[in-house]
Amino acid sequence: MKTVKEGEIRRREILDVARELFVTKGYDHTSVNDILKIVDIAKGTFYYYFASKEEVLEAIILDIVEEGARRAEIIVKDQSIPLLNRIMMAIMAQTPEFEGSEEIKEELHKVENAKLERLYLKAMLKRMTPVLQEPVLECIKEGIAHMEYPTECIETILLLGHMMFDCDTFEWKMEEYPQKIQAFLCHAERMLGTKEGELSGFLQMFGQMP
Amino acid sequence: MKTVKEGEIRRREILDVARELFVTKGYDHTSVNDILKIVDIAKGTFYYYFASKEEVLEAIILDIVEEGARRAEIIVKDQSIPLLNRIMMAIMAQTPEFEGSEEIKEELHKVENAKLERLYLKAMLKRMTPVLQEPVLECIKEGIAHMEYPTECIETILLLGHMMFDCDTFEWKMEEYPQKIQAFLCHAERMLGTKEGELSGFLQMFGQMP
DNA sequence: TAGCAGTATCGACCAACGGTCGATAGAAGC
DNA sequence: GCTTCTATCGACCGTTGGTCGATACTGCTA
Repeated sequence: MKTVKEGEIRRREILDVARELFVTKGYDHTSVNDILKIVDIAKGTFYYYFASKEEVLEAIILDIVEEGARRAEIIVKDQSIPLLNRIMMAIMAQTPEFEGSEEIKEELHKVENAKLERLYLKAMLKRMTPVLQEPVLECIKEGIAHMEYPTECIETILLLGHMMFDCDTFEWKMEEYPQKIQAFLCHAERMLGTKEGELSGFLQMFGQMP
Repeated sequence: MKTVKEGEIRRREILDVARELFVTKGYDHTSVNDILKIVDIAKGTFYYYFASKEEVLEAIILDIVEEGARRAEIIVKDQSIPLLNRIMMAIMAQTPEFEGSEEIKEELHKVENAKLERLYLKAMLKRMTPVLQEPVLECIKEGIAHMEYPTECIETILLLGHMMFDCDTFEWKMEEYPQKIQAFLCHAERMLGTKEGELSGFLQMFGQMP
């Protein structure tokens, strides 16, 4: 039997199902057939919309990055929040965990997903660095922060935030997190060249961690 | 025809060939058959020594990490080098590029190798953090460095060094490198809490970069 | 030297995978 | 009712990672 749908809708269906599967089972361990079964289409249909399994992965990553960047852009524009806070909040808003289910949170960063991770990180850094450029420069102008390499500082803090809290790089235990977060904030302060302790209030923002 | 070799020798043969292939072609794009052809053994032999292709990958990563750690341990013990320099040299000695052919250097960090990368990073951090613990604590005692979170500082600088210079995370152009290295050194100084410019002499150590 | 035991080797075989392609059903326009 | 175009189908393909029973080689014992 054949059910016909408008192109963009089918595409989204495939993307949504694939995203769920890639994230929960891992990219490698999700077969095209797995996706096919759930979306309930034939192989030909899948390859009518995407040239390869990898192309689907790339499209999904662009989606995720774009969602994060949009959250960040809203935060950065919000004049009601102190400037430095906006920057840190925008960085933290990248953590895809902030929305979405708890299972995703747990499964997202296994070794199986290394490829997804890697592509995500590259795309996120590219997209986000310009977003944070302006507020950081303003921080410097206002004397809240002092640094010689603003672009690199943003890149570094974004990278650190991701590696430390999104990907379980260090395999920390639950009880180590408070200390690790404080260390992260301390390092961020030093790199940004803010007053000492300026960022310490962000500790609570992390809430309960993975 | 059947050529019999002692177990450990066969194992090493497989490991060496696999390492070369994984690094140049990528883990995903290297088939077990590729390895078989070069080592000139049958499939059964391969699976006699390793339970899976992935187990080979893990063994290779342990090798690479161990090599780096040994280089670091030698450097750290070398009293003829100033303390702070030893620390930075040990970190830089992790870059597998420092030895091995140029082709490897170019191919090592493509997206295809995300899995290798990811496993490497985790293992390297675990192995290297204790190695640097002692000299960093000594730095603090001697007043060369000032920090509240020495362990986390080591972890962070190791991570940054790897992500920035080993994996092409940011996709920098050739001409951007000097600036990026200076920024890295500046951030390391600030995190370690050394005198400003203390590490700037390391710029030249990076030599020509990928 | 004959026999034996243990180990290293072999390659045919398997299910599952990502991907291809020609056939065709359904909707839209004339 | 005919044509056109697009979305859909599923049989098929080569390759992959992995299994397994058969067997050749080695070193030991009698």
